[in-house]
Amino acid sequence: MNTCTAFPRISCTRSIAFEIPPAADTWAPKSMRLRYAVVSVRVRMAPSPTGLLHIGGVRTFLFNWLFARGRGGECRLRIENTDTSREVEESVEQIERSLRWLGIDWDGETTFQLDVMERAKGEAQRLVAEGTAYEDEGAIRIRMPDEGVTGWDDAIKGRIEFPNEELEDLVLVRSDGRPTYNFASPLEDSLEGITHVIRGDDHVSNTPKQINVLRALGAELPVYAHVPNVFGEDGKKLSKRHGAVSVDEFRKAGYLPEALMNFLALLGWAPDGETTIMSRDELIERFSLERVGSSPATFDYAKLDWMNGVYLRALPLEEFADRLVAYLRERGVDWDEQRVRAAAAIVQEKIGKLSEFESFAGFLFHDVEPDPELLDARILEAAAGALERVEPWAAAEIEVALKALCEELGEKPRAVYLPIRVAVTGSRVSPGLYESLELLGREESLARIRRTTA
RNA sequence: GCCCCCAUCGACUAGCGGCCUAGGUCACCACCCUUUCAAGGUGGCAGCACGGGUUCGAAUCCCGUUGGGGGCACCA
Repeated sequence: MNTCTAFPRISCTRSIAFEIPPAADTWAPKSMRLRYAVVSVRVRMAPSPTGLLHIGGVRTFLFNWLFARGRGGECRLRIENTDTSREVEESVEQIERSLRWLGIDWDGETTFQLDVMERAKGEAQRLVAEGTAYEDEGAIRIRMPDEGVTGWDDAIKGRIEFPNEELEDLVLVRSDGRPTYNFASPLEDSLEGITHVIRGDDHVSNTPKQINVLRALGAELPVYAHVPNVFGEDGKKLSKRHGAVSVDEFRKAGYLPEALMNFLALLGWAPDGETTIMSRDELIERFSLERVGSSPATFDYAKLDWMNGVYLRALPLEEFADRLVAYLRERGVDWDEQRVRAAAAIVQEKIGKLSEFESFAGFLFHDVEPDPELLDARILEAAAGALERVEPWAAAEIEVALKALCEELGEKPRAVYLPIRVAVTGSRVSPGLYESLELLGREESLARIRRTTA
């Protein structure tokens, strides 16, 4: 246990990691440039354990993580809980699972705001003894300055100042003895030696309060960086109405974690005006707070879909198949694995999300119900005849046979292929016809075609 | 109501006083390729919220207006 230099009066479990070479972090508001000499970096992700992890919050965590990882710093996970119910426990597991799935990790054990409860009470008592805080109907309040301004140089938004007359004497400890968020949170930041508090925009108005708490405590101030909100398409807060909002939902919807991470990173941040597809390592390497924009961003599901498709197509076939198998298993689909792997090859170019596999290749795993309107008995009978003679039963040979059939019938390929496709796959949209037929097998293919003409 | 923040194509953004008749990506439209749908290729549509300044020169700096968001708890 050594004494934290950043917090002389309170000893903390570990000092800031000085072994890491000093790095200079520049912050540049529109009008001026300041330079922070940062010895090392320690950030924290601080979700509330309220159900599923919201994508807006995840984006904030991602910025924390990218920032820390990009400069050899530490990234901690702290749960801002005020109770320890069963729900909280489950919620924490959920949060950790979501973060891991996305590829965001953290250093050390997950901590809890509640851990600091006793410490907070003691500190509050000390402030009362010092006269900077006082008791009020059983609660402890801190005296806020009522003249001048409290301000800071936000690493994203630039200089922000609040008139002190707006600040009320904040409750530090409730009459039931529990510390409030605006006391526990900065206290814990301080105890942990957090150097950069990177959090949502909605905390801007808490910052002057917390700065004053920290000052009263005699603690050093962290650098604050407030990242703008993420909205839904209607400019309102992102909610279920807009589609998937929790990490879990994106996972279920068949998005790849690396695609989601790439997309999220680009919401409010851009390395330049050109680059869009970036690997995890590249994101880490290029991320900087100074390039985080200060205006809110809208979550564009269409762009995410596009990006996910880019990642899906870029996967080596075998890995694509692995992901598909894992995804289907998770979803409780018990289709034959070997067949899924075989089908993977013919759908990779076609789907934008793993979830689309089921509708795209489902015909290989279960019977279909073709729309009679789209069938054509004359063509299907002829097709059955032609396919019967194909030898061997492989895509290339099937192609030759079907092209010959078009000649024979004097029809355009699209006129001939549509009914066959519908009869066999049950849909007008499917993987390539020749490959689909090959995979389905001669017997089943012919059976499906004949059934429609019977 | 008070305080704080924000403002470039429909969306994400580049732009830090001249390189901008504003660039990239998604979406959209057209064409090409093609067995469908995609993917891919080519081209196109589309934007500096408004009004005042400052300056030889403003998307870029300043002020105001309007619009949007956040906050004003013994919630986090």
